[in-house]
This record gives sequence, C-alpha cells and structure tokens, in this order.
Amino acid sequence: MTPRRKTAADRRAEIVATALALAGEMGPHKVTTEAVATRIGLTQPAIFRHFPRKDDMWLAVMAWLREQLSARWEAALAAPTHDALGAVVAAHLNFVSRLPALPLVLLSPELRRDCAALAEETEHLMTAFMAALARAIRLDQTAGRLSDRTTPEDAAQLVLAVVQGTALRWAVGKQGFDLKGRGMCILAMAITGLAP
Amino acid sequence: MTPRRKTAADRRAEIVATALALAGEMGPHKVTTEAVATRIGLTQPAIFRHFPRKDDMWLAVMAWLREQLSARWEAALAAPTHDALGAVVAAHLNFVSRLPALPLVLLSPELRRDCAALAEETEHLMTAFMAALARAIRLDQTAGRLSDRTTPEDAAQLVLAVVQGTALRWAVGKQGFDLKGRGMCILAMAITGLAP
DNA sequence: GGAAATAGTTAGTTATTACTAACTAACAAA
DNA sequence: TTTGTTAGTTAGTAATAACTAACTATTTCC
Repeated sequence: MTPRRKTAADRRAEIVATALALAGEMGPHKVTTEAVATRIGLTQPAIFRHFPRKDDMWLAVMAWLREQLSARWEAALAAPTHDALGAVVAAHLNFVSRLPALPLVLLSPELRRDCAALAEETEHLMTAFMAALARAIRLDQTAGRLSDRTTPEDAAQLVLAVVQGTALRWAVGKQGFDLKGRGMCILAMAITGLAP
Repeated sequence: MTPRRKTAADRRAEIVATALALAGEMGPHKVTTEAVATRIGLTQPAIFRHFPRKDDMWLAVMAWLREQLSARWEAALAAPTHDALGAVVAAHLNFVSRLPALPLVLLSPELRRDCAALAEETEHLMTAFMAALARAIRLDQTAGRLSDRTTPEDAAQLVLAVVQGTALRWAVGKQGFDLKGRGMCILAMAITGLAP
C-alpha cells in the first residue's frame, strides 16, 4: 500500500477529521492510532510523524472544534435577528448534529485523565460558549425579549445546562432523536418557564 | 498478605463500592481490576471469582445505583411536601454530590462500547428518573404549583437536561462548585423562566 | 538532473490489562 | 475430626496499543 503523499498540513487535518469521526462512531476511547491510520489508508506509525504524542492529536481536535464553534457563535451573534439566543443555540445544535463526537470528546474524562492541557482546552471551550450565550442573552434582554431579573451569566448557566444535557443524552443514546428539534423545544420551555 | 475472608456477598458489595470510588477519582476507564483489587487488599484475579467478566462488575454497579436512586426518588415523592419536583431533584443532587462517579459512569461511552446490557441498564435508569420527575411534576401541577400548559413528560425532559447538564459539568470540572446549591438555583430559573 | 527535505514504511519494543490454570487455606456442617 | 465448599493465592497467557529505530520513496528546490 503506497498512498499518495500529502502535505503535512493536509494530513494533520485529515487525521483530526478521522479521529472525530471515529470518536462519534465508537467512543473516544476506541480511537486508537491504528484505527485512525487504517481508516485513512496509512500505517499506524505514520500518525506519529504528524503528532509526536497521541495527546497532541486530541489537542489538535480540540483546537479545530474551538475554531469551528466560535466562528459559528460569532456568525449567529453578528447576523441581525429577533432572537439572538435562539440563533446561537440553533447554530450550536446544528453543528453538533453533524458531529456526534463533540459532546463525547468534550466531556470524556478518559481523554482528560493524564493530559492537563486537554482538560484546560475543554474548559476554555465551555467558558467561551458560556460567554457567547451570555452575550446573546444580554442582547435579547436589552431588546426586551428576555427578562432582566436574572443576570445574563446566570441565565447562560441554565441554557448551557439545557444544551449540554440534551446533547449528551442524544450522543450516548446513539442519536435516537432529532437533536436540533428537541433541543430548541426544551429551550423554549426553559424560556417560558414551568411556573403558572 | 492473607486478608480476612469475607462472604461472597460482602465482597461483591465491597468491589462495587470500590469501583465507584475509583471511577470518581480517576475516571471509569482507569478502573482496572488490578486497581480495584489492590485498593481492597486482594490480588487481581480474586475479582474474577466474584465477577466472571469485568462487565459484570459494572452491571452490578449499575444495579446498585439504580436501587439507591429509585429508593431516594420514591422517598422524596412519598414525603408530604409543598414542592415535589424540588424534593426529587434535591434528593438526586444530594446523592450525586457524594458520588462524583455517577454522572461519569452513567454517561461514559467507554463502558457501553461493547456491553449492550450495560447500555440498556443506563437507559433504564434514565427513563426511571424521567418517570419520577414526571410524577413529581404532575403532583405539583395538580396542586397548582406548576403550570399545566406543558405535559409532565415534556417538562421532565427540561428538568432532566438541567440536572444532567449541571451534574456532568460538575463531575468533569473536578467538582469545582456546590452541586446541590447551583443545581437548585438553575432549576429555579427553569421554573420561573427567562421570558419577561 | 541531483540533493535536501520529508511523508511514509517495516519491524520491533514495552507496558498494560483482561482473563485462566492450578493450587491453598479458611470455614461450616456431619 | 474429617470433608466438601469456596474465597483466595501464585504464576502465567494473549491481546492490545502507544511509541521507536532504521530504512525507503516521493516531492521540491537549486
């Protein structure tokens, strides 16, 4: 087997994408360097030319996720809309729908076990998401679409819990329902509230 | 090292407790039979006298969790209170506070990877929790403490997402905040709603 | 076209970990 | 006291998976 050579940058990107895909299919822990390599059509040690430690591969995955996600949050916040919070959450859920691995990778204690840097990266990602949610909520509050009896930061905690809880149940339950549909519906309930 | 012999039932219980403790300390995946055995003070193959496959150990863990949790949910539902939903959620969070492993074990894709029985058990546990939440919500609805514009089942999805999302963030974030306090606070927001 | 750089290969090492085989020692009942 | 049952041991196997060393082949640049 002699595959076409690619530039290191292309190959790195390919490895990152493959790791994410495999994580979605069989859980982050089952993503071995062997599995990644054979899916791409390489031999296993080839992975180590691009990522000296396996953890470096996961770090690259996290970096990619962070880029992608924050780009989408920003786009949703920038677009003029009558529902900033809904736009951000919808953008997020849309992206996650196509990447079942995301909640698993983000929240996998397996991956964080020895690699402190990885744990930090996921913390960053979550706080960045919280910040985006808080910004959206503030926008909606000043527009009078959301109440300002709670601070944007507190409200963001509620929304984050709703989104992550739903996404995780969707991911571990083998994607048994429409994530975006259900997620937006639950968010609507959280906005309306359960009180009479 | 010749430890006191225990009855098989006692030893099984000890192994289950130890597995849970270790899962909380270093993640479910790091819970090897060796780690469990040495913490107890046994040799590694002794584990296999009590659980022929390692998966059987996790199944026993799940069964124990299910017993404990449903007992607490039932107790909370049975006790006369002016806030059934709050009581159930508080009981749940109280229990989880003392067992950081619970969200990890419940939602770990690692554990479910090959063992279908384990995946089923966790499904059961989650649906049982949903059912308990729905019952509590129905009680509060008929008492006029919650609105009945949403079905108890739909509302339970919101509460489940809130509880699981919060618990998971607490567990992976190394228990960096007071789970019960924060959780009840977020639940209160979900009940009040974010709308003006 | 030749040389340097580099993507990739083959062949292996080391560590970990679930699991087994065969034996031993404690306990319980006759 | 003896005898069967069973909790536990020691020693070892097979498989997996991260990582390394040394070599090869394909680009790219002069």
